Amino acid sequence: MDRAARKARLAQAVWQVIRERGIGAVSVRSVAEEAGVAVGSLRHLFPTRAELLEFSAELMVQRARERIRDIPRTENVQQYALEVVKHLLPLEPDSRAELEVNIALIAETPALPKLEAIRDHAYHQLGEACTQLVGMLAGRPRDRQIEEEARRLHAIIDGLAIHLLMEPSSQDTGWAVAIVRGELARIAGGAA
Amino acid sequence: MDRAARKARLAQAVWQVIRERGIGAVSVRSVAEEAGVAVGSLRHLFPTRAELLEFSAELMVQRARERIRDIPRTENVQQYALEVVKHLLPLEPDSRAELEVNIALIAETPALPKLEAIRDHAYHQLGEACTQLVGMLAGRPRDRQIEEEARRLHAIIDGLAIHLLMEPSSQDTGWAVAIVRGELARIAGGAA
DNA sequence: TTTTTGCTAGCACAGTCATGCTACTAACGG
DNA sequence: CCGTTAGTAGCATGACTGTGCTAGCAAAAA
Repeated sequence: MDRAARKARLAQAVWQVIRERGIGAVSVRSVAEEAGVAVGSLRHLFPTRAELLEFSAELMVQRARERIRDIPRTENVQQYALEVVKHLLPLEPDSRAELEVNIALIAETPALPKLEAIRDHAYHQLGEACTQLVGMLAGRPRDRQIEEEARRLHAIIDGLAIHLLMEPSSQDTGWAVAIVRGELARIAGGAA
Repeated sequence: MDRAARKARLAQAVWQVIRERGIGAVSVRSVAEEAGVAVGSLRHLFPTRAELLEFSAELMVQRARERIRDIPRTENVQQYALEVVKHLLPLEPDSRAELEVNIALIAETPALPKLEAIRDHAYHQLGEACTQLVGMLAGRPRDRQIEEEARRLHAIIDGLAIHLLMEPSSQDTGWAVAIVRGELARIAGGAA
């Protein structure tokens, strides 16, 4: 049963519409057309518009989570951490699109309360990941200072992500990576 | 002529609708009702929906700019800088609403291209403000390192802003201010 | 074979949308 | 006094919306 695949295909059509015409243009009709199916077919998988958007949001989070999880661990902790953070920033067209969609969905939260839970979950997972990263870098178990450093790293990541999104995608992105690299080095050696 | 005041009143109705029901619920009808005027009256001030949203966005940016500009300069540079940053974070209901509206407007950019210019302008102004702040803190003219520090500060501010928005507004916000304070102190004394 | 099931397709309805348009009121300049 | 102007109000139109509903179609199950 490739039901899941068909649902994923429709979710991708949702993302496409959001990126091209904004969240306001997402309707069962526009998404069905983008995916090349009839409205009836779409509504067989997603009876309501809300379910369509919720699934799309969840799938996006899941994809990102898997992408991060599949990064191979290298012996050099700093390099591994840098690789993880690079996958959290919108450096590639894919991850860029992901963030655009993410922001659009956050903006629609007042109209779709279930999105709030999805976003909160993703947010806390990312926070947890930052804490573990900082713990690995500092080479000691979690304590109060590590948690503050993690919050700070988390903020830098999200801030840089937004700034990268503002710049045209063609622009140089080295400055952002440089900041991250410096931050990671500071965390790794900074406690001393 | 209180034409400007009436336009501002309508812009506030736009923000209200965005916060309560999401950007998707913003229509000439919903805004007019929220403001307690007839659709025809609204359309006398703003002939099209796009003009209404563009004005609302610009007014919001302008309000924020004025709020920052009116912060009194204290002799202690670090304290002044902290005060500025605190006004850039969604710590009060007003600034919180501002950020919510901001995100919603960014999300609608694909549908309203003019919003992109407004947002870019605000973004660069904030970047410039960060550079000046860092320059003041470091006590030396602008150079490459100062610009990198400024970018980092800018990222931390925007990242923290988002994180504060995620937490319920009632939550403790001291941790965010603590991070900012540490960052400012590091910049001021850190070059050594 | 007949029946059930998963899916596709689309019609119909009631509602909302932006916007063009006219009509009405009131203030102000001549 | 009249004409002009700004503002208020609302009607009409054509398009788009989500969703309930029926109907067809093909494969699997009975």
